[in-house]
Amino acid sequence: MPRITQEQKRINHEKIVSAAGEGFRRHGIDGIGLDDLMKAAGMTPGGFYNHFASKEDLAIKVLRRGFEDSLDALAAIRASHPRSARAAINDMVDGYVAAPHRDHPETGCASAAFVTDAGRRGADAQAEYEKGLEGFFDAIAGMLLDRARQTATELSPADARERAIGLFSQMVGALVVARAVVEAAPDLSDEVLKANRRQLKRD
Amino acid sequence: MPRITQEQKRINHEKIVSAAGEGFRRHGIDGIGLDDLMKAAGMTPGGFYNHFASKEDLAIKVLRRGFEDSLDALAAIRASHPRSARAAINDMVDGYVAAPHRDHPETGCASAAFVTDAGRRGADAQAEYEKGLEGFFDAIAGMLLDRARQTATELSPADARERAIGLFSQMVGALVVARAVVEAAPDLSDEVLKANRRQLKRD
DNA sequence: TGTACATCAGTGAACGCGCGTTCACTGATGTAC
DNA sequence: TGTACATCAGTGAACGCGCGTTCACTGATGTAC
Repeated sequence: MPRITQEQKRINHEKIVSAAGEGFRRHGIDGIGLDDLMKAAGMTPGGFYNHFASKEDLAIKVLRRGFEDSLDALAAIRASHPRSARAAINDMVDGYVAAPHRDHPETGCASAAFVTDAGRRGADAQAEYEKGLEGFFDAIAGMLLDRARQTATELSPADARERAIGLFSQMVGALVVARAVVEAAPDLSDEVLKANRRQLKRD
Repeated sequence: MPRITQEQKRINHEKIVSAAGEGFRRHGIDGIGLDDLMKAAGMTPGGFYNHFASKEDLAIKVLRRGFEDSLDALAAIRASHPRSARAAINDMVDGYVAAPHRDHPETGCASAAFVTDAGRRGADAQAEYEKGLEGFFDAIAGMLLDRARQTATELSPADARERAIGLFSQMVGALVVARAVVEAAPDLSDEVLKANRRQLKRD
């Protein structure tokens, strides 16, 4: 059967990144093996090293891809409310701090899924996480500045950034805490989401 | 050398729980093996099963112990400010959302250290996490109610609980996000802590 | 209080297993002429 | 355009390793008398 078209190789590469994106998010980077990942990508384990130098290399690429996707999604939310940054922010919060997002980590925010992994995983992974985090902070601060402008409220860029950091931290915290108890205590998990949504939209 | 005193067995049991508390927090439950844990506790691996039915059993006991310790610490903070719940809350935030806590996960909050592990680990671990979480929510809601009373502010128990949930979620989020980048971007990590501290004490 | 013996906590080697990684092999692709 | 061959992506078995767990063994403890 081999060898394969260059185009097919690119597609296979994507399949691995995609399967790893889901597997890593759901089970943790150490929680799923390359055999299972390659099987999910429709291939046998041996081919892995034609695409990546190591599992760690793949993990970092998954992190990068995850943040890119999230920032694209955030830009789309912003673009869908060109006149009202307030509506965009509310959409973001309602989509992020929500049961469907909680229940589908495999397609959800990389920042939340890998927040503990990144801390334990050393400087390369953290550097990738940092880039993504700065992207989030910039995008959210931009939305807060837009909202202030649209509502004729005073807000310095420094204050907007500080608020963006707090807002994003709370969104991540709400999501991961809700996930931590969802199987054993779904009602409490829902309550965590609801309480945080209300507070996040109040400010 | 064996056999050992009953008292010595109790002490050894404590040593394992304690070593696992640190090891699991630092490396994740799947990130450190029983051999290393038993070595850290000053014993050889074989003795482990005289104390625990499995690694999972130990993990759940570590979770329970961790939450007990945290709630004791919280009670101590409360008790140290008998006249001012505001001061107690500020102490809590300043101690939790802080560089020393960020830099020493091995002795820090179980809720933050295990938040992602619990979500991936099934109902038993989540049930233990839930109990601890309710303890936090109750304690913090109590502090908010005390503060409201002391400052003659209206606050219903339901609103206090909602605020407690949001406050705790943000504290956890701030800490885990700060940890996620501390090696690669210590300045950004500090900024995350500071921004969240300020917002948490504003409300 | 003293003796005889059953108990059982800790030892350290061994078990099977799944992991990340390597490798000889295959055969269609891509290229040189 | 057609032919000859080097390339290399995927296969699947194998590697060494560390994991969670088991077990025969040891010998001091705890107990029965």
